[in-house]
Amino acid sequence: MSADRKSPGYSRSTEDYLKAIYELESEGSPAQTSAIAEALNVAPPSVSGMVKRLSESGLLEHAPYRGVQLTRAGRRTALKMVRRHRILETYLTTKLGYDWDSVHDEAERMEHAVSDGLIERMAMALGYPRHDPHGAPIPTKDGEIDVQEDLVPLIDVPVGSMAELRMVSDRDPELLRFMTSLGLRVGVVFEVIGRQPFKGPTAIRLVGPHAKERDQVIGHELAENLSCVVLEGEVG
Amino acid sequence: MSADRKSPGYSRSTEDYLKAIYELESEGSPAQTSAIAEALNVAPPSVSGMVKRLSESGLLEHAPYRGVQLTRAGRRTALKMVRRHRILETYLTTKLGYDWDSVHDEAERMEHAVSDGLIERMAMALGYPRHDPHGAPIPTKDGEIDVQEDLVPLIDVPVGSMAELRMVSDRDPELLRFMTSLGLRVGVVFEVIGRQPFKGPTAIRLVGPHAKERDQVIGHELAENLSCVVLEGEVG
DNA sequence: TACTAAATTTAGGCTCGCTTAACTTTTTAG
DNA sequence: CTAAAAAGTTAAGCGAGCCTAAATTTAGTA
Repeated sequence: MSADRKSPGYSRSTEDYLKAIYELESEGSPAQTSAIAEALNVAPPSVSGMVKRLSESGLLEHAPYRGVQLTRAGRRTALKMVRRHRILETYLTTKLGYDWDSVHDEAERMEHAVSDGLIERMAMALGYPRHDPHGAPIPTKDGEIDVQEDLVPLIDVPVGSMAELRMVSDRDPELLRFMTSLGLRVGVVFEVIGRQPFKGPTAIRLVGPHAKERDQVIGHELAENLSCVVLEGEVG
Repeated sequence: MSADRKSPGYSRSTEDYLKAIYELESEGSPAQTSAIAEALNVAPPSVSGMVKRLSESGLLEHAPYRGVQLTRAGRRTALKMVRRHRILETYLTTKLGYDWDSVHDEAERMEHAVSDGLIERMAMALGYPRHDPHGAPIPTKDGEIDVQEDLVPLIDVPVGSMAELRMVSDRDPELLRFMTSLGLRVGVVFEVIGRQPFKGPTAIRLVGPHAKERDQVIGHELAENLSCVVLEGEVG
């Protein structure tokens, strides 16, 4: 039955590099050495070395001094890691009572250890979810992922618009806890009622019986991190 | 809350060595280099090298040419790994539909990746089980483990006795699948109705509506691996 | 266009954990 | 009791992945 050899068997580091490069690429532009180094918390020369090995393995293309791009094979593995990460996060919150601010680190370690079969069993137990607890889309088993069109950061949602919070990075637990304390979670609908210039705060009014406070003031940095869809009102 | 740094942070190899040494020690006698090497599938000199590092870290005592013994600290970590392994196996079978023959490898990889907190959540979700799916006792969080007194291999259960199957190693999936096909699982009660000499088979009669066949013939090697309690009859 | 600052790569070196080959100690058999 | 076999250790070395320091390329600006 489950001939489930953890497949090609890339190293933990390889998997981390591919996932990080994928995530940098999806923010547009080829991934730069320094950006990869920062994402993985290693020194830039470590990246140069690893990039050489990865491109020799056919997982990415390296234009020296110019950055790297995943090959088809590299992207496939990267998306597998993204799928694992997001399924794991969803499983931990849904089935084991984790809060959304504490799943990232756990998933980050587990994603390298579990088999494809376990991920599929978890996905099945969850009813094949499309999004993780932070609203990020979960790639399918064959590496297809929803492109999240028309998602804009809250800082770019025009004053006067209605919007829905759709996604937030899973990387900063403090930010996520703070969001919880404001009653901000994925799916929340609100109106943008004001914004101060010079990186000032955005004021929003939550719709429905969501939080203790219907009106909230969102600082610039937080607002940058909240991906929303504009529901109505003049779109910026 | 969960200040859950995966604690002292030993390497995957260190954890494997400690667990393997613990398991060898619990079969009596100090663990020998060659036995460790075989358990971990490495060459003997690799063990000598690692043993030096581990004893320098205070995790074990090394009497050169004589074998090693875990220190208190080494045993604590080993028992933590055993707990992780067995909780994971129990979780995978109980909550995710794994068969008892396919959990070992998965748990073997995951035990190095999960946090203490996740293990405790799983244990809680399972109602703090005392035994894993193969009947092996699960150490508590503080490293206490039931000593399984009066467990004898089926080969030593006298003909004419009633006995209960209590434990089987999780290491051989084929053996476990074969047991399933015979209707043999932990908790099954049977009478030993015959045994041939010269490593011949043991015949047993299952009690209750357990298997298709009430009478089974168990080969020598399988019978060596089945740990039982004798319920009545002359004890060997 | 030339020069400096920033980004990147190369050079050299480290640790961990593994290997094989050679040597030493212990055990066992005659 | 000794010699051969078995078990264990030491020696030498490899690859992965990391580091710092030095050299190189690119980019930006005077």
